Amino acid sequence: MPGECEDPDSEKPGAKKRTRSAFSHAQVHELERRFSTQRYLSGPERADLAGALKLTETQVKIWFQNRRYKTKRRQMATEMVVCSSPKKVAVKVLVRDDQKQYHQGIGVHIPMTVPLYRGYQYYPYLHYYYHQPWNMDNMFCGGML
Amino acid sequence: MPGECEDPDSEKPGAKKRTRSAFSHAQVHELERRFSTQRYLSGPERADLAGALKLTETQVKIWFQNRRYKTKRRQMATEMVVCSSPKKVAVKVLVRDDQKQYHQGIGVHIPMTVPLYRGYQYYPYLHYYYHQPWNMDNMFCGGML
DNA sequence: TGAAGTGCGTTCCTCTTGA
DNA sequence: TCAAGAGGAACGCACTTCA
Repeated sequence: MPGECEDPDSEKPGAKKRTRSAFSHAQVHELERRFSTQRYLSGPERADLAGALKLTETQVKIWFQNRRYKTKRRQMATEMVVCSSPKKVAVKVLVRDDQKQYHQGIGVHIPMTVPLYRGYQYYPYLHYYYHQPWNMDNMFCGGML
Repeated sequence: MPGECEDPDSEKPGAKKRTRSAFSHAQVHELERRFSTQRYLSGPERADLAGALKLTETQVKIWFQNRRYKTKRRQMATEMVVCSSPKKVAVKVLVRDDQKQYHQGIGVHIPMTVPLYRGYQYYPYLHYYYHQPWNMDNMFCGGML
């Protein structure tokens, strides 16, 4: 599927000018599909997706970052509208309705749309560290012999 | 239980000299107990623990950081010994045995002792973000009215 | 001895830019 | 329009320091 979508410049040492590099329809489609399920990717997940889409991990990371921000901004806008119209309505009710709406609209465990209503919005996500343990380059304990 | 363990200097503006501030036995005990269960704390967990022990969140964070490092260093030492004695034994076997040994010694799901044998050692942990959504200080949608 | 300091790497969020 | 740049915060690991 993502066969003919090549972007020549993607962090290779040969690239200089920093072109815009719009992603192909197929790439964006897959990214969107994934985003609808997960708002954050772990290291390995990101690597897999990047490999599958022929994008660099950084590109995937940034795409998700921008996507999150876009969603948030868009939501902020609607919030503004919602909040400005029914003045004087109890805030608590508003919040409840909204949250329910979103929750059933998206998924179950993932708080797709963060509350945004004050109160901490925490995004639990998995992090993966790729640190080499020490400068084990010579210490090893495996690999040779 | 952690009643009489007070440390006067813990990031309060009054503290100047930066004293050593050794933690009380009770505090260390609780920290150890927690560490035996979790190697990483999320934001809220850290806050709770810090509050319970009358330590700052930074102190708890650093304690866990140092504790992880200590464990790792200690393990490195034993690894060295283990690896140096049965020379010529297949590496794969060594690794397997070692991991099993540690796993049953500590817990189940948490890879208490990281492989350390090349190959990524990844620490999945929960992160929590406390960012205020925008400068919502005035935008709100709740709290007043 | 061990809490804290230092330095570097990486992700995240937020806002801006320019192709 | 949107990928990428840039600034700043927060953590993690790897050492080191010194009370």
